[in-house]
Amino acid sequence: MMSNARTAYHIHDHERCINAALQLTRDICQKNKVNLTPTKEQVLKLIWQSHRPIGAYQIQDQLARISRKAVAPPTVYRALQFLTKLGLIHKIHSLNSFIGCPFPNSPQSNLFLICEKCGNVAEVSCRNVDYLLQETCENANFNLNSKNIELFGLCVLCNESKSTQKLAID
Amino acid sequence: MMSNARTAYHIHDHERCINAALQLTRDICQKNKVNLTPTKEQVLKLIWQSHRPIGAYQIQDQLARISRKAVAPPTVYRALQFLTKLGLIHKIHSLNSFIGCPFPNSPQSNLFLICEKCGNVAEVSCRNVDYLLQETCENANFNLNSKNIELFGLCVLCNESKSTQKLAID
DNA sequence: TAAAGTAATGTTATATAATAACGTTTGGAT
DNA sequence: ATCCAAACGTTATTATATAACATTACTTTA
Repeated sequence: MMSNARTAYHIHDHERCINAALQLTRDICQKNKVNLTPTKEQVLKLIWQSHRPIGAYQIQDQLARISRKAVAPPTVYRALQFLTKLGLIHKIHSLNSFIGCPFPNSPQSNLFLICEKCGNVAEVSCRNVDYLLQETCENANFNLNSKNIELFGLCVLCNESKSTQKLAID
Repeated sequence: MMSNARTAYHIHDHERCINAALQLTRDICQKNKVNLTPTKEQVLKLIWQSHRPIGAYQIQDQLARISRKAVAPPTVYRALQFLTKLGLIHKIHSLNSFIGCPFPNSPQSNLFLICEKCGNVAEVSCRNVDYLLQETCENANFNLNSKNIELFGLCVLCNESKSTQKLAID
């Protein structure tokens, strides 16, 4: 089972997350012989600025501020499509927003654990879940191709702060 | 395990689906002491006209045609919200559309099996999946509240027709 | 029955999310 | 130097969803 729940929901050196994502991204782009342009890399960085998913129009705003010029939606959506195709980011459909993938090379598909309080999202990749869903689909004679699994609840910190009245980190 | 995959993906007496849904809906509304108004019931019927999810603006169009007067989005969204709260319909987030729930009384949450070819969606409710996801979340110290599980693939019929070159039913 | 209250619906406007279509730039290949 | 193709820019439009407030219709109570 792969999971980034340990880091995503705790105080951590987030620079390492960003750097790891960038490195993986460069590798994957090279391997796929596609061109990671500055805009696309910047969009990836913006998405990776936290473990909370970010909307396309938030990205647009921030991209415009950083580049000091107007940015239109297609610019953003092109980058999003590019990154999505490579498995580097995921769209959280129920939130209309995007999150960086911590292990884009994983063969399994992923569960998203969405904290309803702090908004942080962890990704979990679990063979057993895959097997069981595969089996469940087979029982229904359904030929499974892909999954989008969004789970809502409270992360460790928010769950604790709920009971002890501590403040949630932001 | 509850599932409506048998009916949803096969030729069947769909009137029975509709009537069952209507009956359940009336019961549930009565039990919850809420008022199923004609508009809301009509929206439910429109959603249940097939096993394919339908978008809010499609509902708007059809509602306008049936009632022979203009219908604005809020009318539709109010009905959708009403029905959703009671668990009578679900939103398929990745498709921005809505589908009737075949077993709104089920305590489990549901998997949606979305056929990428014919567009029909079956709902499956499975204790084992629930347990495993619960367990997986516990491992990540995540306090699970609710789920949105959307699975994409090919239903029996479309899978067969793919290989035998038959036409998919519409 | 009139007045008041409340649930439902209507209306207008706007917010938010996503894409289509086409033009322009840019950086190699020939 | 010319051509080509990828990336990006630009404009417009489509699709999805909600906010805010007005109106209607039904109910219940004085």
